[in-house]
Amino acid sequence: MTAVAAELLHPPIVPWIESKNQEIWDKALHLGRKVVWKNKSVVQAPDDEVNSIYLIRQGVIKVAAASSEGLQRTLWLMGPGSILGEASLFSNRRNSHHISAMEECVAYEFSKQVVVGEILVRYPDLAEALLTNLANKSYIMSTQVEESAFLSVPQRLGRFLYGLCLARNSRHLPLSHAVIAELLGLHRVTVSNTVSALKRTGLLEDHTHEIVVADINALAAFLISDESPPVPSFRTR
DNA sequence: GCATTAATTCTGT
DNA sequence: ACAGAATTAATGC
Repeated sequence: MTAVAAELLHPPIVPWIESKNQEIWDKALHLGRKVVWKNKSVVQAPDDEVNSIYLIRQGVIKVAAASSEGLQRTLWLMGPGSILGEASLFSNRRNSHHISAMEECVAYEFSKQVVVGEILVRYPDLAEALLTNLANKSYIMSTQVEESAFLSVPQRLGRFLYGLCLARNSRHLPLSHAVIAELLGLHRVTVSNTVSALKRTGLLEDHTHEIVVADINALAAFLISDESPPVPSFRTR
């Protein structure tokens, strides 16, 4: 049966960082300061100084590389339980990304002083959470390079959707094609076409404005089948 | 608070 | 690039 497929396929790494057990931070929240970001507001701009990290508790933010011409390539999305700014803080660099809120967000800001003097010293589990977060970012970037180099578009999209389903424990993914395209470095139309193709094969259900995976195990089976794309009627450049 | 209308965003070709 | 659908924001009552 298809249940076997899920066992053969390692959970894909997806450019979306989220942590299920953000309660571990509860004991340290008093060391931080609560901040709220409005939908679409800019959290950090390139060249901003970073003197603190942020624990995201609600909402989703987008971290993107931006060219001087205004082009954007999303690097990853961050949801509740993820940590922003630790990379630049520990590398003593200015922020280099364009970071913005995709919805109303609540976060807690911890100063560098608090991180180094309190969190790292007193809370080993939080220190580990920081490392996990950093490691995730590292794997996300290498995985994206690998997949864009070696996999077909349907495979890349499929892995993304599959990984997201596993990470979020849901077959329903409220993402627009445009957001997915920016995340995977694809053209928006390519995503639309591929989504349609996957719908035709029955792997995705036919809803608009949200992507619904019909059968997660069937998707896993498709991903390991390593066959040519289900609908080779279009090509990506 | 509720119903319309105007704007903006999303999809599918 | 465009058209139609779907969302969301704005306005008037």
